[in-house]
Amino acid sequence: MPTGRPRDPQIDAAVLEAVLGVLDEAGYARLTIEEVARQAGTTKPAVYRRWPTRQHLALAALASRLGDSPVPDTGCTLCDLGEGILVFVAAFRRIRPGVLAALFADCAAVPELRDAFLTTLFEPPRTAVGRMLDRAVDRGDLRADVDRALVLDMLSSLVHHRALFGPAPITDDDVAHAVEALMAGIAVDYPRLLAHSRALSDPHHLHT
Amino acid sequence: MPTGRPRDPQIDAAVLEAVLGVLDEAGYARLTIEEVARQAGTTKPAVYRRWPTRQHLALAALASRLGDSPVPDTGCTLCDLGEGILVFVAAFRRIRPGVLAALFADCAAVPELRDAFLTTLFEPPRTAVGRMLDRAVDRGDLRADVDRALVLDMLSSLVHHRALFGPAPITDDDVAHAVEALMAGIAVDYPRLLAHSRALSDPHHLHT
Amino acid sequence: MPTGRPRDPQIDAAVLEAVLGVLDEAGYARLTIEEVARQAGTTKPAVYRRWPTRQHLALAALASRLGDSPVPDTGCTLCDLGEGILVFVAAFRRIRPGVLAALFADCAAVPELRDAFLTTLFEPPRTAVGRMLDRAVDRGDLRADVDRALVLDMLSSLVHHRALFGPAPITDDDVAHAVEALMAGIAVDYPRLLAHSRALSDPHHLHT
Amino acid sequence: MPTGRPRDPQIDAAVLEAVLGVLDEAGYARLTIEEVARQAGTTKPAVYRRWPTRQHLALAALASRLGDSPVPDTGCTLCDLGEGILVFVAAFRRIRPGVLAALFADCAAVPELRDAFLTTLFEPPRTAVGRMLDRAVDRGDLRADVDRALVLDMLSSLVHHRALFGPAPITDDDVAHAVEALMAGIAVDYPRLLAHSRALSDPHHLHT
DNA sequence: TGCTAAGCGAGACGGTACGTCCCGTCTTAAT
DNA sequence: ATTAAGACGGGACGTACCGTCTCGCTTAGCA
Repeated sequence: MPTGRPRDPQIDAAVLEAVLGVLDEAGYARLTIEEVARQAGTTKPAVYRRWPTRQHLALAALASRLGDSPVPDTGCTLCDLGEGILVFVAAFRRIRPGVLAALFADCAAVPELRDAFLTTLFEPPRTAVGRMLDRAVDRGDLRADVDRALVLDMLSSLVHHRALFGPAPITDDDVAHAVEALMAGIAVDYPRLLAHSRALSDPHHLHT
Repeated sequence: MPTGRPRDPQIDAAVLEAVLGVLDEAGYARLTIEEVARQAGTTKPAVYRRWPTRQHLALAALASRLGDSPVPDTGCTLCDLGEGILVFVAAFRRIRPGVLAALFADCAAVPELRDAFLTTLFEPPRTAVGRMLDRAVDRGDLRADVDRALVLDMLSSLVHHRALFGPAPITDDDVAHAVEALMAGIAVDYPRLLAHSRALSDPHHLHT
Repeated sequence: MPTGRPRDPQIDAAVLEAVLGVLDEAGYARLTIEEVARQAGTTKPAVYRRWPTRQHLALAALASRLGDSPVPDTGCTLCDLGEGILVFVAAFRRIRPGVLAALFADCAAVPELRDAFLTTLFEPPRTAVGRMLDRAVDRGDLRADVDRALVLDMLSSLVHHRALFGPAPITDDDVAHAVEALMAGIAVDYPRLLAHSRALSDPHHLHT
Repeated sequence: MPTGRPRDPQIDAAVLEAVLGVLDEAGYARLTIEEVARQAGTTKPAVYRRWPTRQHLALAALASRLGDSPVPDTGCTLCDLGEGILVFVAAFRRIRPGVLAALFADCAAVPELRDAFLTTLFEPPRTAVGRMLDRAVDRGDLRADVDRALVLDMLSSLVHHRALFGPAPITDDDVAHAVEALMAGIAVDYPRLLAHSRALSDPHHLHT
């Protein structure tokens, strides 16, 4: 049972907010405990008591921003995949370019941090899209022998790659094209899927 | 016409070697000019004369490691793509995980560095694979209306993603699967390509 | 009321010791903050926090070596002068030749440092011998009209000169001879002083 | 027989002049080969070809300034000593305070430089005054058993000490007082000397 | 109510690495 | 062979900021 003076919860919130402010305005390289403490109106030891390193701090702050992604389930495999991917594309767009790469690089060497990074920031949308693929297999839209993990990687890596290294984040059209090209290779009956998608969403933007 | 004492080329080599040593053993975060100079048996000013920042230094060192990739051209589209990608997969495998991400994050904000990074480290294999796609279109293996840039992104991002964030670098089998799934969606006559590939390489490892 | 982490007194001592080590073994020209920090097992900022310049550092270290000189007071003017001078001669002998000259040269241009040098290193023995001269006047051993400051300069400059520029530091005999020659010119009754001195100290070494 | 392009003697002169300029205006600590070369309108290698070190350079420059001191010989021991000392006092007054001390400190560790320093800068006036003392002994003005080297040291050290460490260089009156106090202790018949001196120089300034 | 233990703001600490200055040397092309 | 010119290899500089520690005070829960 903890004795002594309890921690001031306002400091927790103020620090996380300050971290997001620094990351958005200056990037991960400028994320110093000293600056965070200053912007949060507190002191370095108060921060260090809560998060042992800059990495933990950044992870906690970014996790608090990227909330749960709603998973669309309309019955249209192509539509769901496209929309589902765009949901987490939108989430990543809210993080300043370079921040994720720098943070990951800083975490890569420490298994605990590496796992925390992946679990916190990369896993949720990946799981969501994975569930869509499962449903597509169940519906008979997708060949059952496809390596779902690989397909997930191909889709998410495209998003991440363009977010991290591209001249610009991926566009909605690019997502649609990519989904279509990939699905054409692994769907049971791609023309039917496409027709279904068009019937549902025309004159929506999500088609070739 | 350059006058004055010429630069000692041994120092150039020793510094680049020291940089690779530090990157391999300790990662980009531990790459300090002071440590590099110490390991190279020289001093900081000698390093600063050659490369103005840590970023330039790391770029030069990594570029010296990733030599030119030979582009296979056997006439078999599937084989060439698979082998060509594996060539630069192998190159990236020689770089400690996290190093590229950290370096890119450090370069992202400065256009000159960002361009240097992409040109030096990402462009060459991308160009090589792009040429393969062009040849495939010329041969009539690939539909002419595909967005080659997007296909390139899908392939290279998969490699990079697994190199950067994956629990392990991508395997040869995964590359083969990915190429096949993707080509199935965008080839003019995929079964013919597959048959050709098998005829050539059976009992090679590069097939489903 | 001082707040913050208190300074580690062991570092103070280690640094001063390291300074004396460098001065003794290599001289003032080799006294660099970096080397001192290295030998003291600490770092440059820790040194700079304590002493702002190399000059302050050297002054502090030398002052810590030259402790207070006890002032003899036996009633014998000749003996006291001779012994009193030898006390600080001995002190200067503990400093490597050239160190004082170089340090002073470095301090000469800055009044604060110049005063600190003189006050710390030259003043104490000078004051002590000055008190002896006062007592000698009080006792009627010395003519009251002599310029005490000039006499002090003649004695101390002899010591310093030989310490700084001589082929060897001044000897005890030289001190005795110099005191006798000078006192012969300014004493009220020199033969009496000499007789008194011999009566006291025979067969001591302090006589012609 | 020297072949090749002959050395430009104007560079020798320009360099020495530049050295004196730097020493007078900035002191020994600021005497760098680079600055000397710049002020002399030449380059560093041209300086290094002529004088191997900064010490040699400073010695040569100062020696070129301190010309031969004329030795007065009027027959009046007190007058000659006083005037003779003032001659080299005047010479030292032309050198910025601290320069000699710093230079000596820099030379002290190398026997060759140390000897060059003493021979070039300190010996000439000392020899001159030494000759005066010899004449005084010959004339019967001075006791033959005095240690001439010690007397020389007492006089010259007084001058040097005040030049180096005093709040002001020694005054003419101080020199007179010091000579008189010292001679009173070692002359054969001091009152006679004093009378002779006054007879010659009254109402000159050189007496008590 | 008084004691104890932990959190708090404040700020100096020990230390790493920085980027720069200027040293004395070396190389080149021309004289 | 010496010259002017200028870049080189290198030692040391003084600084910025890191993450840690110590302080004196404040704030609860336990006795």
